[in-house]
Amino acid sequence: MAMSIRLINRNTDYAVRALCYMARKKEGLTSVPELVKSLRIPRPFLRKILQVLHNKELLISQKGAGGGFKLAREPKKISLLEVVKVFQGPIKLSECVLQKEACPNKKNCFLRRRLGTIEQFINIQLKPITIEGMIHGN
Amino acid sequence: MAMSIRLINRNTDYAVRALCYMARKKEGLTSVPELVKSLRIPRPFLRKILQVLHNKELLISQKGAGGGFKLAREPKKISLLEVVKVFQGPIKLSECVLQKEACPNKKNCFLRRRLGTIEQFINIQLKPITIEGMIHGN
DNA sequence: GACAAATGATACCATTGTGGTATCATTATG
DNA sequence: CATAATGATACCACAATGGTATCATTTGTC
Repeated sequence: MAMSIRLINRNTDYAVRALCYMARKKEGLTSVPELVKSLRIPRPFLRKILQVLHNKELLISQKGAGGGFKLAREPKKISLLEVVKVFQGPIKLSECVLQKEACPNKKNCFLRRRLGTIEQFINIQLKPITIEGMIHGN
Repeated sequence: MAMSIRLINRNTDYAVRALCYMARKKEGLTSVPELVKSLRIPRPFLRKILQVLHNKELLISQKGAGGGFKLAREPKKISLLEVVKVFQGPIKLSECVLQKEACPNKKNCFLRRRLGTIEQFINIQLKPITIEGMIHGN
């Protein structure tokens, strides 16, 4: 019945893998067919993901024969948090469930403060995780 | 486009409010009509929520005219975490996105460890929050 | 220049989770 | 027995997620 809460979805996961692949490669372009073969991600889905990464300026693309993608920045300058944000929006736990509607306790909501603390912690934990870090496992 | 991550959904939110209402009342049964008037939650939806709380043994119910619900335990022994679990399942961030499918890094996945830490933190933060605490704002 | 190989853009689709409604059965009180 | 309540359950609408398909555009190579 009830799903468990997830911080990383498929989009993000696939995106990170693709980014890691390119980071490991270090030089040159990586095409979709190459990624599909290595990462076993459904081709059209991967394409869409890479396009998003391109639009968000995490990847540089080259069209045409022999084209492909490469990282727009050094791997150590691409954070997991950034990728999460691209595909899942910012991590905002403390937003009241009732967004527009009036919350009884308004500002000094106890729970809200706790959620704020958690939110902060998550950001602190995720911030230092970069693509560089991930391919070296630290 | 991308939604932001939420730790508390409407079910949980409504449930907590209903529980708080009953906790404040201290004695006697609370009927759905009464709750509807006070909490402005859609009636049939609230009923469903209360039934779930009853099935999960957080509420005691009495059928028939003059019936209603009351807390099955003292407010200080009902934790927010428990309510969250009822409606949203356990907080398991570290479950790999690819559940059955093979994860490249398997056990010693760096990200997984971080998520585990976050998961632990969330649980620690939420655990001491009880209905009792919420109605007194601490 | 033609063709092939690649990305760009976009529209679509299926499944699932969330939020919500409706209905009928059952039980208890007066 | 009527009424007021919960129990159970089935249903529905919308949105997010995961995934597919198609056509346009660009670029390298022969």
